[in-house]
Amino acid sequence: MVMDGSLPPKLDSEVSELKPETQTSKKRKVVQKSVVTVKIGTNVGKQKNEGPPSDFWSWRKYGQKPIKGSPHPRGYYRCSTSKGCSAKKQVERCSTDASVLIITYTSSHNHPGPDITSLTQQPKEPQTLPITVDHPISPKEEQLQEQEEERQEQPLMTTSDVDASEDHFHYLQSPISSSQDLIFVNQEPPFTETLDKTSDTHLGFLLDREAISCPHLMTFPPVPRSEENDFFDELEELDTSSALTSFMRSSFSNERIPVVPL
DNA sequence: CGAATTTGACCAGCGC
DNA sequence: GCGCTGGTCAAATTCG
Repeated sequence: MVMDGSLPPKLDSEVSELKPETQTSKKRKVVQKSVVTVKIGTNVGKQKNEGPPSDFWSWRKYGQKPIKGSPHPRGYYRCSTSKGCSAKKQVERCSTDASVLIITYTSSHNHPGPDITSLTQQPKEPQTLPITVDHPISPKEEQLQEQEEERQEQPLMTTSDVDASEDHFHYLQSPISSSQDLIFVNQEPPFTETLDKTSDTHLGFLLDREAISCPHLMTFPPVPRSEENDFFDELEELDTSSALTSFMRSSFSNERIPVVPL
């Protein structure tokens, strides 16, 4: 394959850089990760749940493994949009709720996304998606968060849940089957306690996000569509102009977007 | 025919 | 030091 050439031994190279304050390890240690929980609705048939088409990037599956404690296997995807891109993502289903997809983004894209970026022209390029996380996530902390979430098994708790965290983003895996299926997305915060103080700074858009986290509002307010979702699924890659734009707006810039509070 | 997906094996970190 | 689990690679298979 070609991967060997791009990524030498492992992700050590990146890790070493991203590694904030770590100390020993190279693998399985500190890597920029962003966990996004996607609640899928009725159509939890078995098509796009595994997630490849969750965003506008092209992902190529390179592995799958059964995970302990989870009845569902975890899929490993690598960004195929660009050859040298080291962006990766893991897609797994919540052990307790099959309708909940847990997508973990690792590393960031080292290339601009598809032309859709120009469509949105967001000041803040979302090319790094959640990975934009500036603060290094402590592996332990993160793990805890992850486990906690699964334990609570209430990923649907949007407003309240959201309120509890500070750094989680909300990503609309828009094209994911049907937007109507998409209930909500939650980002794993590096810390949950410190938020009490640090969140003070983000309090601003934090509130905004609260609104965004509302499942109802998440249904792409800017674009009044219901049946559109149907074929939107098919056009997710073709006719991304309008749909994607709206999606991008609500998902990426959502941090500040005044999500029509109805 | 080419690209993408699937599946099993191998490697390395982490916990006990 | 050993065993377990997660993550990646690579060959084979399937689909477009």
